[in-house]
Amino acid sequence: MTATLPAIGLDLSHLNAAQRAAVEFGVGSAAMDERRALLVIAGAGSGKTNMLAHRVAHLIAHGADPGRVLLLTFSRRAADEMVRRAMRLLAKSAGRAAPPVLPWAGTFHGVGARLLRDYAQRIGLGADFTIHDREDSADLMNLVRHELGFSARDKRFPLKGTCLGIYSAVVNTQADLATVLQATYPWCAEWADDLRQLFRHYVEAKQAQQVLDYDDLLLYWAQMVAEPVLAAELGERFSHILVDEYQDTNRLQATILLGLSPEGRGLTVVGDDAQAIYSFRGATVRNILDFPSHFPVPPHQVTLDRNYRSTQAILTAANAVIGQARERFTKDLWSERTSSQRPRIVSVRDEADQARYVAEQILARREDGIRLKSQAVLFRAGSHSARLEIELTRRNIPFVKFGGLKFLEAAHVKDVLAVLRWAQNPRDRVSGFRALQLLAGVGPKTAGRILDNVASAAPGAALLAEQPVPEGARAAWAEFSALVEMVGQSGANWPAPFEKVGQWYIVQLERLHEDAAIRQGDIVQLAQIAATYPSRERFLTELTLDPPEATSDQSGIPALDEDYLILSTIHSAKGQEWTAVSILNAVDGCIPSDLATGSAEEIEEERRLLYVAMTRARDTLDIVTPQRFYVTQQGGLGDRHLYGSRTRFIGNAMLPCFEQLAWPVPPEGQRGSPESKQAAVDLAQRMRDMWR
DNA sequence: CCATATGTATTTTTT
DNA sequence: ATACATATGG
Repeated sequence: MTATLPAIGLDLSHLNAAQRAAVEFGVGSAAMDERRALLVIAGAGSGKTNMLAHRVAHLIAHGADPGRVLLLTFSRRAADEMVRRAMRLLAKSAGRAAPPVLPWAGTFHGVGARLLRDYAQRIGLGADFTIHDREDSADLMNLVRHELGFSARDKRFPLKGTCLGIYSAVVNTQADLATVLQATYPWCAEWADDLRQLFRHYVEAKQAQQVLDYDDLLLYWAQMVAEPVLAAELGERFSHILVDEYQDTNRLQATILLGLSPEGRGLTVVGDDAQAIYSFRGATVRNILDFPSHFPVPPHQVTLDRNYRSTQAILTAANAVIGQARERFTKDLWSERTSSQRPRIVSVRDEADQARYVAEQILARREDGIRLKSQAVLFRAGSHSARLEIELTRRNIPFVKFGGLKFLEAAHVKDVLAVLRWAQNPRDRVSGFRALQLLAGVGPKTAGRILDNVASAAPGAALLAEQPVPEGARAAWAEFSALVEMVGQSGANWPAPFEKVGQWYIVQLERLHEDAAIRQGDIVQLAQIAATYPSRERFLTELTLDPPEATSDQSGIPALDEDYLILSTIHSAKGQEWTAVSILNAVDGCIPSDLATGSAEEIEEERRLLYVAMTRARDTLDIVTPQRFYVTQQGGLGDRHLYGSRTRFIGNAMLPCFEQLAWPVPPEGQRGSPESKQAAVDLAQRMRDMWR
């Protein structure tokens, strides 16, 4: 018996049965369904985003309060896209002229930051806390590491980044330090006691300075839902919780969800275990696999395995790759989109040829009417595209690069942000330490002394101007302290304070860096970004949680109406699709990365990474395998070439799924042998032997 | 105490 | 190529 939908209902007729089941589950149905969770296993390209957007819109159309819908996605961009689609659906359906927005849509970290600001007073946090990005956190860890004297051990103590990595892994996986050390950092196991001490002091330092790191945003949130009173309050706040990309959440995030909705009421999670690629960040595919076992009443489960994105030829190849996975729970994808064109494996001589081949193909496809924006080049690590970027620039092909982002990591950008952060939160030692040393004549010692004085002074006491600085720095200090006071006080007239800091910094730039002119361009760009935020606090918070995700050859991202090619790490390509996709360096050592071949689990994740890359393609997929590639400065004297072979994830048995070719096509005289591919392999072998 | 030079180890993916 | 630690000169 089918219930008639009310007049406000959405048009769901173009969804398939499984999508529709997921959209409608628990809405106006049996009472039990309203109480249990929904788990959607959604294969790549199965219309997952569309389904989620429909579900959000459907819930609202049936009376859910948009202010009580919590939508958790993997990136800010994904959240915006989802909200945009849901709102458009609502607007199209009858009855609502101006659909409301969804205030609680964003990443776990972003939502956590907002909740913590709301509850700051009640959980012993200052409302003005600053948020440290990974590098700031590592710097603070380093400060503590030095204070404790660990840097001067006779045997080398782990570096700051490693220490933070261990700390973060413990927090996010909710495992013992010993377990984490054994599993992920075996070479640091001997330092277990020192590390524990270091982490204790690190936590104390953060609290004294009113600073939170990324992990704290989740950790404090998780602690809040562990308190019955707060948990009830928070749980009440949201009637529906929808989580995207659940396969890439970690245990801490699962804990938060269970705390918010212990029985699974109103909870929807969507994911695909075949696309789990973030275990290095503490994510565990067990979250999605074990999801059903967490609830008294098992969740309803829906599987979406019809792919609307790719041709069957591409899916067949991708299924073959993921079919070799050791452990796997979703079914093969299928599509009705047929094509005679198989994905290609292209053998090229080296990275230079790889760049030339890809550039040539891109231009050829554009001649066929495929816009640059519908084409993407994907790679394992940010640096793998360097050669291609040069080639693209040479040929005047505009591009935007996602992932491996550099903008916020540039020293000069960090300098400016440090000044702003320190002005907002004078107790923030990492920012202050950096900002103070920008002054000529101020080094670590002077900076440290000033920070000590500030920390021990009563809050609000304006005493910066009187701080002791060396004689030579007097005049500069007067100017700088006035600037900081001004920025610290003026909350209202943003972005004027930024302008002041920028002007001040550009003067320092001349002294600090040779290439001041280039760096100045970035500061101007940062000013433009700053102007788009309503306040200093929002600017600083949101910039660390949601940094600009793309860089391009020109400074600034091309205007939206321009056509440009997409370059992206595979990780950053998650959830996206293009008509034509090229995958670079599909050779052992790059995919899988040499650095990730330690354990079987790591290898499996690299396999899924290739699967994710392949399933981004709609019509055309080129997998490029350079026979040799260049490694800079490895192991001593100069650079050298390494000889790669096709990635282990595409075994000989799978080759029928692909069309193989070599590029450039050998001259006429040397062609014609049916064994030409074989010849290329033999040649590579000979080259290898040269170095034996 | 600050700035600069030298030597050594490291090199993925990201909220 | 870059970051980090240590050594030396001003």
